[in-house]
This record gives sequence, structure tokens and C-alpha cells, in this order.
Amino acid sequence: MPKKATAQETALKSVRKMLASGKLKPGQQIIQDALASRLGVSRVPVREALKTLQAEGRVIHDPHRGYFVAELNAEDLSEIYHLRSILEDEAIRIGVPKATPADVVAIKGFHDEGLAAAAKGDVNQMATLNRKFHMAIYRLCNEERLITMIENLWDSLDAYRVLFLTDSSNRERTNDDHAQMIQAVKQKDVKESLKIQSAHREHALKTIKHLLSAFAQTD
Amino acid sequence: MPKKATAQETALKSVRKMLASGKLKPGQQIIQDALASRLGVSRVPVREALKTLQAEGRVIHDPHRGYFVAELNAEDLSEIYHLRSILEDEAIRIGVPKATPADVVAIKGFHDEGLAAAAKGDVNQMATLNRKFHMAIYRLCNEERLITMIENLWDSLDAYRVLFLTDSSNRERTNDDHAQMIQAVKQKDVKESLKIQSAHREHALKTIKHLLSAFAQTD
DNA sequence: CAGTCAAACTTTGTATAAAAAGTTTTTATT
DNA sequence: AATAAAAACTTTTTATACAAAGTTTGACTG
Repeated sequence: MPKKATAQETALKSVRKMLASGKLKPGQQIIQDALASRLGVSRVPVREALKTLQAEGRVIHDPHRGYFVAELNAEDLSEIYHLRSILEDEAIRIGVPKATPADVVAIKGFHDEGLAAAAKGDVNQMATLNRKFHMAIYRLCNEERLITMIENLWDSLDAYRVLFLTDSSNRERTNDDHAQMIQAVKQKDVKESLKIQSAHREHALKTIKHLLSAFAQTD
Repeated sequence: MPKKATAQETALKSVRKMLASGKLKPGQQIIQDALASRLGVSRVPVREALKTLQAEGRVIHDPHRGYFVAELNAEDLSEIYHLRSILEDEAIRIGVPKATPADVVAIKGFHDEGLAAAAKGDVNQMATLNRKFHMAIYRLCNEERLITMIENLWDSLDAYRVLFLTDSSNRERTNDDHAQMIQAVKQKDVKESLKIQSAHREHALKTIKHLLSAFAQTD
């Protein structure tokens, strides 16, 4: 049986979910007491969960003032996407040549599930599967630390990803790109994989920046 | 005036120092109570400091068993050096072309101080200045997140760096490499900078791996 | 004598409460 | 009415205490 998780572990999971779903919004203060009683635990494990998120850059800690959900400006977004391109390109260079037919089937599986979610209009599920799809490709490189870093970067963008997938044209484009990507991986074509991924990212960055500046005006 | 640090902040600093100096050794359990009374604080802020280090991968947390100093095997070392090369190369590509004469003077300053420390045989001071030297170069890229990631990777290697600098031939070689590097940066020669840095890292990795396997036999 | 169980012990995990810092509101003064 | 000081309030930070889990020791059993 899976042994019981500690309060801090469940707290961390919950807060991650709240960040991803937008229940906690960028810039917002996280009142420890409110969060703790919401989760039915004391403030101590909540604080430990927040410390982890702070180290990952997802929340900002201002001593004696508290924890705030990290806010990304256009420059931050550029930096994160830049880091993603550096690390993801490397993961592809190492991993794609090693892709087995079974790997391709697994990757295609996530794509197919994603299409189903898209048909049902379940944006949250789409986001989850989109991530699984891409991470399955990066995981081919088999370098644990590299993979973890890429995951952290994706985490930082969680709050902004929902924004992106809200637009149906983005959803369509995403699915098209994925289909192309599967072909490239299947053929172990590193160069083509890099090209598709890069275009995919650039489009997302541009769109999110655009949405962000539109959003900023209404503040 | 600089406002008073919180207990968790001072605890974090202290533990970092203990990890870097080898007072806390890889694999060793960190007894929270002992550490807390040593630092004159309660266990709560100590645990928060450890959470941060856990997120950075410098300690391992095993629920209900405790925190242990992270141990790196040969594979971990390879991965970390691999990540370093990816990120540091990028920092050089972006930063070196932007180096101003003032930057070069500052970088050379760390090198000169390092030579002085070497003459005095102060290995700890050498390690500190070695790091300042390299980070000053990486900082030229001006990408905050990229720099932070590189710093984290250097942190992970702290416990093993002392090992490396204990050998006088490594210290000499390090100083020679630095002198060459300063020339390359001064001339804004990206290609040459990359070459020197890469050789520098490869040498260190090989040496540390060698020392590690020699060390493992005595366990 | 090896293996298992239970009690004693150690260490971690979390709740609670008190202390410290920061923020807001109120009151007093010019 | 505007500003400054102080009081009230909120929230964070840390110490303490208790609960829970893991480890060790030693007695008992086959």
C-alpha cells in the first residue's frame, strides 16, 4: 500500500494545483492561516510547502510580510523561454535518436488523448496531456536532472498556460504541431524535431506576451 | 542599516557554509535538533532552511527519517557537468561579446586575488575567488535566471570542489586557465572562451571522478 | 543460536501559543 | 484639513510541546 503522505506533501500538491488552475493568481498574497485552515492542517507544513515553491521561483517571500504568487513580466517570460529552448533542444538532441517504436506509441497515446480532451472542450485536461506529451519526448534523453529542470520551467509558466489554451486557434495549432512532431520523432529526425519545437515555443511565447500586455492594461 | 535577518535565513547561510566546507559530509544525516541547538534557534526555522536546500538538490529528504546530505555518484557528476556546459556555454555566447574594459578589470581582479590566496596556501579563499572569477564572466550575459541556475549547479559541487583544489597541480592548472580566459574575454573571442572553459571543466570532471572512485574504495 | 516480537528510545512531524514585525485605523496636534 | 503619533489589528515568525513514525535493543521462542 502507498504509505501515508505527510501534511507538507499534501499541502505542496494542493498549492501547486491552485497555482496551475489560477485559484491563486500572480501577485496575490498567500495568507498562511487561511491556506492552512482551508487544507485542514497547521501553518507549519504550509510554510514548508511554500519554501519549496519559493526555491522553484513560483512564489516570492518577503520576510515578515509573507509569500506572494510570483508575477512574470515580459522579460521574465523571455528568459524562461530562452532557458527552455536551451535545455529542451539539448534533451531532443540526446533523446530523439534513441526513440524506440514503443516510445513513439506512448507519445502518440498522449496526443490522441489530447485530441479527445479537445473535442470535449476540457481545457484543463488538454493542458495536462499537452505537458505529458512534451515531457515524454524530453524524457527520452534519460538525464534525470535535465528533465527536472525542464519540468520546473514548465511549472513556472503554469499560471499563464491556461491563458494560452483558452483561445481555440491556439488549441488547434498545438494539435497540428504535435502531429508533425510525432512524425519527426518516429523518423529520429533531430533537425526537424528541433525546428518544430522551436516554432511551437516561439508561437506560444509571442501569444502569451501579447495576452499579458492586453491583461496589464486592464489592471 | 541592514535589517535583521530571520532565523531561517541565518540557518540557511550556516548550513550552506557547513556543506561547502565539508563540515557536513555527503550521505550524512542532518539531525535537526542538534543543528538547531548548535545555531541557537528552534527546529522550525532549521527545517525551513533544509526545505530550500532540498529543492536545490543539496539534501535529500526521506519523510519520517530525515534530511541527508546529497551524495553524488559518477553519473550525477556527469549530469551536473553536462548541464553546466549547456548553460555556461550559452552564458558565454551571450555575455563575452558584451564585455567592457571595466568588466575585464573586475574579472582580472578576482584572478589576482586568487593568485595571492594561492601563494598563501589558503585553499578555502581560493575556492571562493575561483567561483567569483567564473561567475563574473557568466554574469556578463545579464540573464538573471540563467545565472541563478549556474550558481545552483556550482553549489551542488561545493562538497567536491575542496577535494579538487587540495591537489597543488590542479591549483596551478586552474590559475593558468584563468589567465588564458582573461585574454579571450578581453578580445571578445567567444569561440576561444568556449574552448578554454570546456577544457577547464572537462579536466575538473575527470579529476573529481577519479578522486571520487579512489575515495569510494576506502569506504 | 537465529529469528521474531515488543518495549524503550530517538528523531521527525505538526499543532498551538506567544513574540515580533508590519499594516491600518484612530486620535491628537498644528 | 493635513500630518504625526499612537493604538489596534493583522499576519508572520519562532519556541515549545505533544504526537507519530522509525530505529535499536533485548528478551523470548523455535
